[in-house]
Amino acid sequence: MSSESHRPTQEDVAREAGVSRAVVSYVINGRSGGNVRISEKTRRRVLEVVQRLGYQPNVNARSLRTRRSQLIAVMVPDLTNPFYPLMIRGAQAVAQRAAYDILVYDCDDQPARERSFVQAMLGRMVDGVILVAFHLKAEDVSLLTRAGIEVVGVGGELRPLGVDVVVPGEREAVRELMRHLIDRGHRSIAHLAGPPDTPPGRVRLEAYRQALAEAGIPDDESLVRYGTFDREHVADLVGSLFSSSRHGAHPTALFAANDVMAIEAIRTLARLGWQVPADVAVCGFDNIPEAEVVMPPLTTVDQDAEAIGRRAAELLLERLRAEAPLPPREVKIACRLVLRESA
Amino acid sequence: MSSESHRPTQEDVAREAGVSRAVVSYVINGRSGGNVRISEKTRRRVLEVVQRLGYQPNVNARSLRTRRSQLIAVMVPDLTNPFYPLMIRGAQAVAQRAAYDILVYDCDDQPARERSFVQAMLGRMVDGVILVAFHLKAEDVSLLTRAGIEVVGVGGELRPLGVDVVVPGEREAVRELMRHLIDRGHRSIAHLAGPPDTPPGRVRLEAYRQALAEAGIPDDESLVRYGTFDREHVADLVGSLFSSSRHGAHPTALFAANDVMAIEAIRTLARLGWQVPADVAVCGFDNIPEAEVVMPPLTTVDQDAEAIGRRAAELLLERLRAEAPLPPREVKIACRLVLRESA
DNA sequence: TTGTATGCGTTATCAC
DNA sequence: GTGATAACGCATACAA
Repeated sequence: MSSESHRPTQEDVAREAGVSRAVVSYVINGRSGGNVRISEKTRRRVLEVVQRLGYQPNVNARSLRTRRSQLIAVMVPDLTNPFYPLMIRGAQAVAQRAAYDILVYDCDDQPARERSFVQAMLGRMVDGVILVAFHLKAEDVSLLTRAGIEVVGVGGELRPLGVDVVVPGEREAVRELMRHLIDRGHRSIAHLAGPPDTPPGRVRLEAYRQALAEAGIPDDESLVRYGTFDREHVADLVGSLFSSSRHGAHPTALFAANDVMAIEAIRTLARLGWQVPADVAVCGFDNIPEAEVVMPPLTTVDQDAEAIGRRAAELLLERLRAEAPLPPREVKIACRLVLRESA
Repeated sequence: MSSESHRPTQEDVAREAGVSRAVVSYVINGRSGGNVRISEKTRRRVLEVVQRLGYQPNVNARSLRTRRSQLIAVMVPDLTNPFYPLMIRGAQAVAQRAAYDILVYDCDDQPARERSFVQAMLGRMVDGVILVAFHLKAEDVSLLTRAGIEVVGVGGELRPLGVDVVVPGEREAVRELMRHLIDRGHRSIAHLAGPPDTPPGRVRLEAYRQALAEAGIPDDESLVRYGTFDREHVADLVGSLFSSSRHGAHPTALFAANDVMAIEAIRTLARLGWQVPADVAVCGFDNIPEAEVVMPPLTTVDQDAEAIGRRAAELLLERLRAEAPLPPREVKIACRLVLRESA
């Protein structure tokens, strides 16, 4: 029992084992290569002392020396969005195996934080970063890459910046969803779109239009309403699509750009006296927990956040292990259609 | 523009400013105390060079020297439980202001991970830890404290271990909830309990009993059913309480130990032909997102996870700043009754 | 008021 | 094979 909280160092181990500090370092790091060979007997003795003393390397000293912090930062727009905890879990599962710890930066939907967190990452000297950022400029990201920090982006926004990206197959998923509706006979399908100045809003709208075109259904701009990804305005928008005066010719299906809007739409429709899915089929996007509980349960799309996190971490680790610089890569993670009762 | 990614050091700043390295260090750290005073003129010049060169301290070197990593670890049982992201957000808000970064460890409900993460924290030499752990033994925690790592626990489990704890006012909240039911005339209130070997399960059951006693309602053990905090068995348990054969004298209210069980109970009751809240009032605990969406919306209890995270981080920072050891403290965070339509 | 010197614990380069 | 020894970048007691 050592006096005080004196954590044993390589020095202590070396003394106890009767070898030099360098030998301990070699044994610890399994430095079998090079012109240095440690005898099996010595190796064992050192390891035994390491055990006995409970020696643990000092990460700070190691980092100072190797310029590797064994730290990965994950920056997300909104930690309370259930997508991100899952993504983080996926990333952590991969990182943990390679002895990396995960630093979480939650922007809480405040754009200014993205930049200030970039500064924090720089200061913390993380080895790599998984970024989900909507407001970062190319120069912010290049701050990271120039500092030798590897960057992987999640979502298409960062693609133009020349970093690895992991993107969910949103287009394909919307296509599949629309096909499902069309197969069930729907021809008049409305869309509750997200803000067209956000990438997801734009992508989902485009994919919606494309799916209609593929099915030979003429584009009808009057079936599209623009919302804000939250509950606000949904009641009005749905009202304008399904006002009772239009009971004659109304859309028979509604595709909302996310589940929050879809759920609010279902409630609004119920208030207006429409049956879902009998009168109107409704589907969303994201597969949030509420989607399973709403009545009727919501047909939607699951992005497999965990897989996205895993792949992002894998790309990052590959880069961290790579000798030479790698070209920017793009990985697409397929979404999964979740068929429930609402459509 | 420096060649390569050579990050400027204090040495560079000193050379550029025509002073010694020590002066730079003093200026950076605002060492106004002690017997060292830096002239305002020098100070300004150094700061100017710092700006110009974009100097940022090397955290690893600093940590090696100061034995402070400026890192706080947060360990949670299950990151996909919406309670924890909120708690982390609260902790981060506080930590960020004091220049601490947050390391997240998600146990994914695997008890074994708790101990392995303790090892990770030890190795990472974090300054402090916020623990939400159900399976940690006293010796695991003392591993941390003996290493000089400050520990704050969330939930009552860690109280016996002599560390600071932040606990939600569950008892008071259950009492309030029960009072609400009793005030509305309910006398036969059933309880869907959690596993009695878990602290929350036990606490909520005890508080339920106590509330009945306070109201002078005789204890009726036949009104209590033990579940598992998830959907499993809920249908059977509710069935046994509200089988149609008992339509005569049935409980008029049901308090479930958490929202997941409460929501499943509502659905089961609907299937059995009971109206909520007309025939049976139902309430839960936790205020998960689904609680707002289920029909009827669920009356429940919100634990204010963000406040819990904030307070935990505050306690931690106080300890980290303290000169002398502090006695173990306990902070209770009041829960908030969320009255909706189900009760 | 400023500069010098030392050590924090590792890794890695050399001679031996 | 092994053992000194020099960085890594910073903070600080102490000398000037």
